[in-house]
Amino acid sequence: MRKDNTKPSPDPQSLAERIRHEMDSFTPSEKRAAHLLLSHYPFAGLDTVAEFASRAGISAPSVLRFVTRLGFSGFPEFQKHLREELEAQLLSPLAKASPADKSPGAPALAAFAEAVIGNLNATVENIAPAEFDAVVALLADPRRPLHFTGGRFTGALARYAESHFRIVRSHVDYIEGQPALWRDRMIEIGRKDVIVAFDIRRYQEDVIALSETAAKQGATVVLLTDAWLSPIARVARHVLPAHIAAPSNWDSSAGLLLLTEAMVAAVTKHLWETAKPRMEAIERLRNARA
Amino acid sequence: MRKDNTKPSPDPQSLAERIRHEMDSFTPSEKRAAHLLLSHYPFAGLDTVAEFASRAGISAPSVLRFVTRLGFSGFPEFQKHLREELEAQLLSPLAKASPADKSPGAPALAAFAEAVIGNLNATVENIAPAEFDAVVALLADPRRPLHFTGGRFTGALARYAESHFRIVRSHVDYIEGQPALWRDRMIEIGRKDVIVAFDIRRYQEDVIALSETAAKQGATVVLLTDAWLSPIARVARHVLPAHIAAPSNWDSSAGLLLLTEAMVAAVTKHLWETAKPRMEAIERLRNARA
DNA sequence: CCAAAGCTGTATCAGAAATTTCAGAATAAG
DNA sequence: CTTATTCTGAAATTTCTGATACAGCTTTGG
Repeated sequence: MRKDNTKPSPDPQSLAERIRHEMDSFTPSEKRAAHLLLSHYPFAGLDTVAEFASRAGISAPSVLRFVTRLGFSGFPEFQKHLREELEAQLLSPLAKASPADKSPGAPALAAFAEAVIGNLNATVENIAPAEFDAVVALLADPRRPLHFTGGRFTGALARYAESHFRIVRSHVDYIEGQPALWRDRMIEIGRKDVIVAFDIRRYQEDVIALSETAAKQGATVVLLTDAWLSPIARVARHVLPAHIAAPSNWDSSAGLLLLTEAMVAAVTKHLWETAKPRMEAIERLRNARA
Repeated sequence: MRKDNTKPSPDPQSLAERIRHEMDSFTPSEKRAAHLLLSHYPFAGLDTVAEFASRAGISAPSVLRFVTRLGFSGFPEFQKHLREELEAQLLSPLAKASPADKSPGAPALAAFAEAVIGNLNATVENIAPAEFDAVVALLADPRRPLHFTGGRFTGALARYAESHFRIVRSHVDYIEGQPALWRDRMIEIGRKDVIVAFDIRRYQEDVIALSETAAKQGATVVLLTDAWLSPIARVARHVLPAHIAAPSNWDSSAGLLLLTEAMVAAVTKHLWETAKPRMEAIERLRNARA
């Protein structure tokens, strides 16, 4: 009772679902292949044909017939599909759905905190001390103007950094990510300037463009990013990666904030001789205004 | 608390982290390979050598040299490692709750992180679960417009919150702290509106004024503040205090960020039915632009 | 500015992997 | 019980991938 594979099947759904759906129409050995694949989906399919066949307890040709039956032209194409499906699911925040699981309220907060703390530990452990020190020394050099920038979400962190550094030293500003807003300012950027860019995954084109342009002008680029590294890393002189995984559809920026605050603290200490009178003066100005 | 800094850490960590550590010692083409791999980790490594080389803009032999340099006997072994790592990571998303044993060389950063982590724990312990839940329910009510605001430094956090909530639901905005900028908008604020104010010590006059005015108009005020409580607490319906002490001249906002992110996560989950299509639509718009 | 060392790509090869062939085994029908 | 049909796996075949040798190029050090 072989069915002709009339279904062109535009196939927005997962391959796994389709296999489950068509399970009835499979031959015995095809079923063994299907069960193996579904039981370790999709990793079982990423091995070689021989390995897959052996683990399923069938022969290689049966595996080939199986993937052909699913509509693929060959095993490599089948594997490619699995990889792409996996990548899409892993990268898209939408796919991290995780519907109904956790109990509400405080446990959620506590679980979230636990994950964030894990991130902070991992972040600290993976920062090269020399790299951190070098960045601090760079940011503490009063002759080098500092420019902070960031993306959709990380822009807020860049602002946070800027608002602190602004108190401690001079020549500090924030650059909006949109190219129209910074294009003409680039003429001012040169060897002595330092760009501090915040960029995490879903890396943002305009921030990348800004950093690359600045680097081309000779500026020193410092990058705060996630553990997978923004493309900006290619042009960055210093890279500080943070762990950002969280039990949520969103990533956590706590690691980036930690690094930012630690930098602020270290630079403040470093520049204390000049920072102290400066901070006092700012204080006086604020009070005078009120 | 035993620390063992003698070992260069055989291989408990992710390959990605090791690559990042050794990045400096790579040759130019090895760096291109490394960057490609890290930017699409680990999927870029699951293709064939030729594909990988082409995407990295280098030759196949360079890729081979790269994986050899990482300590693998060949490309297949390298791929096998990636698959196993991926599978392990996918099966236990939060398996990385590693206990803290601090890195040897960065005492400043490590000490800072320790203090921040202490703050986070203290923050979580001192939040009344019911209060957190109530805030989440409030922020997840689509009929209630949300307005975020904050002070000199906390303004960045308010922006961070706003940029996330804006994705998840509608009627979300950010209000600048300066009275001149919000005075006339207050006419619009009424019983149904929710003000989420960020304010920590050196409590800022204009944020206080804004919150009091809004409260007088009948708006519901949610306050994120430090453990000593901003004066806004007097008019706030809900107060979420965070610990902010840090070994620095500055306070740490990590606790506030934690609360913010936890709120975003909880509200996203709460509104998932409507948030999902909304996020997908936003995604489409963003892609369309490019 | 020159020489040595190191890096990188082209061309090539060996080997492994996927695929096809075909004969035998299992199954179902008559 | 026989026969037709389908299914399956061993072995042969083909394709393609990963690996290597070598020569040109770039960078580094004197």
